[in-house]
Amino acid sequence: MSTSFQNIRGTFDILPDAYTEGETRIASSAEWQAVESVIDDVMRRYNYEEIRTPIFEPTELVARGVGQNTDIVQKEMFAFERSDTQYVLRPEITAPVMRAYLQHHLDQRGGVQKLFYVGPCFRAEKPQKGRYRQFHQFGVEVIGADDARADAETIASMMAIYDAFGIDDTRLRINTLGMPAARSAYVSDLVDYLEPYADELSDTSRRRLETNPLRILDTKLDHEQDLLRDAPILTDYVRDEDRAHYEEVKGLLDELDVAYDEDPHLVRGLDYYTRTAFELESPSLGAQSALAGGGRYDLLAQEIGSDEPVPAIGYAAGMERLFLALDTDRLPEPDRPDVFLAALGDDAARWVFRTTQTLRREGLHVAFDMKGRSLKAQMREANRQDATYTLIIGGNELEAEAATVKHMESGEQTEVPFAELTDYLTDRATA
RNA sequence: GUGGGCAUAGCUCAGUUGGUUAGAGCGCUAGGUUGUGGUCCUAGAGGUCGUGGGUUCAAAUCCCACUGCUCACCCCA
Repeated sequence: MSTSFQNIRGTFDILPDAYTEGETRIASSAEWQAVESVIDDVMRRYNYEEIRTPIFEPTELVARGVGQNTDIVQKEMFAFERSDTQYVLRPEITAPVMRAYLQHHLDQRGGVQKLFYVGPCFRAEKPQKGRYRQFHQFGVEVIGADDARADAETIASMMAIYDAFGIDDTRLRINTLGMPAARSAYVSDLVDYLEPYADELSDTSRRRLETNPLRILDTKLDHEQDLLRDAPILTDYVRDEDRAHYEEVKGLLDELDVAYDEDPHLVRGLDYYTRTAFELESPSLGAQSALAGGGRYDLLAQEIGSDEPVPAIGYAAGMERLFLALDTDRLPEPDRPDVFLAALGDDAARWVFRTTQTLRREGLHVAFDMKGRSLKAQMREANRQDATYTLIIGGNELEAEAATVKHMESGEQTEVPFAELTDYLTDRATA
């Protein structure tokens, strides 16, 4: 069996069993479910409610939300046109959530809206380890609060997810980016500072001097880090009130026992971020070391058409990167059949087929063979599926109206009258 | 977009200086048990050796091109 088709570059299939793709293990569908259910549980404890938005949006929303001059908008959008309207597969979920918040007047529900999401995003980057063209993000958006407690709780909830998976070799970095005015004043001073050293900068850093000076702060080259030691510091340009807010956030994180490193060089890639910014990284991920990142985006609502400011903070995290950092042995075992029904002969096969339905209506996980195979093959199948019990039904059992019930692990067999079968199995299966 | 690496069975991989019918382990199917799985034994199915071209009496093996995958740069989750 084969086909000339294959999944599109940078995407992957999630199969019943895990498999490897390059250096990456693609988790099984059961593992994805298990991970999502842990995420759900943490979100519930932190009192977030789920929101689901479409996977495509008007290009304009993304361009305005994420920022016209970001890499995402300039070269990574999966865009298409239909009936003179421009669409994109969403590259992130914050702008869509804010769009939904404004569109449906969620502020009218009262209080602060604490939302979370899990779903696919699309970016036309060249794939590599931990980076896909269709990838999955989960995240939260807290909309309608500028209180520092919103910042601290958001960060704490993010850490709680990784705690729940026992991922502790991480580093949380935080910073404040201030408002755009502070940032642009800072950027121009930073460029002024660095330009005399242009000759000492790497090619990419010299290019960034034009395109994205803030990113130079992120450099991994030691001699560039040395250069930056005496560079102006963003925090010095930030308004007093923003700095005070930042101080408050740090104090609250301390109160919640959330450990962090202050990093005045931390910047974020999307335009909508203001004030608090943070990023969680893990050394176990390879080149794509960011597990999650987020921050405040108090200007986004107005950017996409709100007539009044809406303070908000959130983060986005990569599911694929979570899996890279994860020890899958810690995930719960997948569900297996309570009972496998094996049949000998046509009459028995008919009885088995009918009985699957009765047992399933009682809530049992029931498997059987539909290829008319030998009893031996059916037993093998029951074993492979790791069924707890196997029923053996042949002429003898039909005549006696009692099933042979085999407990697979112990190998013990007993006769159970058809009339008592449901009780017998439900008692033991749910135990 | 720019570089490096890789491409042989469903999976993981052998395959000698180019040489006859391309192999192993695992997995799959079946038999060893006229009605019994896991261990064991036996057998079987499954490959146009990524594609196209070239060199040669002869190519999985050498050369070229292409495609795909992968890792890294860039960027980000």
